[in-house]
Amino acid sequence: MHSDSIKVPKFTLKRLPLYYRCLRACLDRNQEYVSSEQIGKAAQVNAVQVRKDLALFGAMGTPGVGYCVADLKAKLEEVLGLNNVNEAVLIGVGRLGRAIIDYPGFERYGLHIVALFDSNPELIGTQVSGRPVFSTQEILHIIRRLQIKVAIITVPAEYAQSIANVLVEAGIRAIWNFAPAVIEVPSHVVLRNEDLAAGLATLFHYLAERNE
Amino acid sequence: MHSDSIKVPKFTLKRLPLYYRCLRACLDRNQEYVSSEQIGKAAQVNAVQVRKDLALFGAMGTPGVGYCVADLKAKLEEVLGLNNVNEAVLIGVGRLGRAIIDYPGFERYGLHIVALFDSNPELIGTQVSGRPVFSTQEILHIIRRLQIKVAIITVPAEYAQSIANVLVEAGIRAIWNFAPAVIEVPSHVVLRNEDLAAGLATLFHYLAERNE
DNA sequence: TAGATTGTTAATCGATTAACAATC
DNA sequence: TAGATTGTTAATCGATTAACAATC
Repeated sequence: MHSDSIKVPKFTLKRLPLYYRCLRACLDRNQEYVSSEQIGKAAQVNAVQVRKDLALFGAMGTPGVGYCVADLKAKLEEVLGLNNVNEAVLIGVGRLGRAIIDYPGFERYGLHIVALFDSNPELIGTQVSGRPVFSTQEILHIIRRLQIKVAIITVPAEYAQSIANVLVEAGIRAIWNFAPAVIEVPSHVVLRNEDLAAGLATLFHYLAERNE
Repeated sequence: MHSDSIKVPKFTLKRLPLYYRCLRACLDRNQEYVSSEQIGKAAQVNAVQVRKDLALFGAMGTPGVGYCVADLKAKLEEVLGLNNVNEAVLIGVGRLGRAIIDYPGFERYGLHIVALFDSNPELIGTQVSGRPVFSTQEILHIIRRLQIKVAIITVPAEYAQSIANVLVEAGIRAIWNFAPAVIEVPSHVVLRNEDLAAGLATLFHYLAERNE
């Protein structure tokens, strides 16, 4: 049931969420049509690039007018798979974990976090933002029973790899690692190592450039 | 005093932090030498790519042996400017803000968050993780006095743009926006719109691909 | 019609990969 | 010496930009 007959290039895929955000903002303003120029400005991308990206899955723009916001938004939701629900678990209910649980946008992207895990006895058995917290001892058992395929790691760096190992054993197919540590998994598991600090390098670089 | 005689390509710059992370891990294991193969595996990048990236700023590898971990780490710190201290403020002391204040790695990257701002009267005047919280009313005044150039936005989406406007007025030169909203700033200000949910699109895409 | 903006082709640019000699 | 791994050149690949006719 995947609408993946369309092969979306890697870089286009990274830009689409930015376009989507812009469309949501347009809708909030009751704007009916939007130009590639405007989308590009919001996404910090060239307008031609925007049109080309959109053309990949049957662009529906009107010359002289632009794109119908509602139509384009619906189309993007389809391509990005925002209508598919993916259940996920999150391991590590610290500050970062809590921030992610409540980050507005994850739910919107179809990511339902259904269970949390932590090693802190004070948290186990409680609810955080409406989700039950289980012991990390139970990861294997619970994930297998619930047949969850996506996991988010927000534990301290030193535990990230061993948690990942357990997750893989439990049958997890995709891991999103926010812990500030490099982890490795077997090739059949999709891994995304998110490094929040990495963006800093880019930011500082451009800042230094502007000051020259 | 910028060592920017070396022009680092955009994509290389994005990979360097990942290499750096790997080097730190090697050092923790007391590993003396590391191969481009190993770095590449950790960073999910081709080994040739790694060597080419490193060669850009005078590679120091030894054929048949690899790179000296300590030397390479020091070199990367120089290129990434991790030794320069950048003072910053953070606006929005919610879950996300707190997570970022304490995220291990920001300090390591030379980002010192020196002041916080929030509109919640209960927080104003208190300290969070050792930083004073000021009223958002005082942004203009305080940033100008402290001559801060970098700001991190972690307020709810609907306030992001108006906060950004004030920051620009206060003389901020670089904005790192974690609020789930697109914001726009004058061209003399460096802007990075971070979309935590954007990574999800990539993750789901690969996941769907594997399942075909 | 005139102005705006799209869709697309061709040209450019830069990133990635392949191949291999050089070196420890 | 044999094996491992680097550094670099050349070839490929894909992304970005420029140009412009087509369309509303």
